[in-house]
Amino acid sequence: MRGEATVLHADLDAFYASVEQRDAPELRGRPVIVGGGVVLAASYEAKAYGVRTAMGGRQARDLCPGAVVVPPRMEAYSTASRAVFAIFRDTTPFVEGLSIDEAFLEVGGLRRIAGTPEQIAVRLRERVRAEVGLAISVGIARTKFLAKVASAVSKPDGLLLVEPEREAAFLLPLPVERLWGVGAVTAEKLHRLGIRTVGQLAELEAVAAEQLLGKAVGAHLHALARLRDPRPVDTTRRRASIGSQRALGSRPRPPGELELILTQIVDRLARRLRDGDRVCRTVVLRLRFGDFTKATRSHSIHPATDRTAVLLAVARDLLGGAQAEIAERGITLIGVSLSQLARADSLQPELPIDWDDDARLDTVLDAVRDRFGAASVARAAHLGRDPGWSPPTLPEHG
DNA sequence: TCTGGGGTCCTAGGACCC
DNA sequence: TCTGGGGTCCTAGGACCC
Repeated sequence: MRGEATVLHADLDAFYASVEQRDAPELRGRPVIVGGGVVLAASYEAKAYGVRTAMGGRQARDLCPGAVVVPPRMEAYSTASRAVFAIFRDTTPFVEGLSIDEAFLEVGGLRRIAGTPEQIAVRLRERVRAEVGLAISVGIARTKFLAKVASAVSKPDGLLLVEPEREAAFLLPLPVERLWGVGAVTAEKLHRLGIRTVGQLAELEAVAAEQLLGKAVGAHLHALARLRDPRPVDTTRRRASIGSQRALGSRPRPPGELELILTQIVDRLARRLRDGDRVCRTVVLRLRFGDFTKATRSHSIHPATDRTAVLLAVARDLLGGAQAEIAERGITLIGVSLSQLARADSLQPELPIDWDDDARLDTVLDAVRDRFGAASVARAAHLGRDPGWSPPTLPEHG
């Protein structure tokens, strides 16, 4: 017994473009592109002309001159997403969100109350159509991976159940690019060995796949190709990082302007952090230079924080360290990620600091040195005397 | 063809501690 | 005193996904 097909993968079709067509009847049946400089989403009518997500706007308009190009309305997409996720959670308590427009649902054990997985999926699709006005495709299978492939194959507006005994016949003939985790680089490595289908990858020994693709990736993809995917639907997953970035075009930017953009980005992220009752341990500065090569600079802080001023000071430090390289090579993108997130209530008890009291300050700095080393003292002292900067709090010592 | 913005996971070397 | 192994954290880079 290999288990039953009780995992649903539900995935909204051409999500952003479908929301635009829902809200503007004159767009229905017409090719719609969401985004300007780059395609964020394309309706099926536009996809028929070869328009794809992440394609440059110019190329997309050349392929499909009749397309209506609309700017993104993130607020509308978020609202639609929340409504669809509410239906997911009304369907089963076991929901694992993957992104704004897709999720896994475990529906095993609901048979007596709600019917077979297929009946549940049919009702789910009807509800999303009726209550939110969007088409959603659903794949049903024994594992998450197979359910995801099934929903992709079923699109648009489809429903596909892969019975356990049909798994091999369904998966093995598909091109390796269908494997979740195979992108351009991995596909090319496999093609060089003449491996073009999932079945051909499955015929390889596991060690051969690991040698070719690296231990973790090789083992994982090889297992998927052999129909093994032990990952359960995980309802406890929480975001591990949040980030924001801005493309800058190619014209030169004075350092002051970069600092301003950095401040806006960090301010926005810190607010999101606090709204979600989270704190962060690591600040990552992302840069893309004039030649479009990328770099990251990161720094970890202790204790975790949600204070804008602290996060901004760290981000500015990182930017300062990269200033020479930026001046030399030019910069086309700046971004910040906050990672190593934790729940805010995991913060240790706090000790307020009076930065105007030098004796008190020195005591605190001694504590900082004991705990975190001299480099942290330098940073803390510098921050504490920076006008316009509000003090952080430190954990109680001992 | 000149390339957005939001994420996840893995690798690898070095520091540091036990 | 010397040597080694194991574990964890930090930093940087890269592949991949939607």
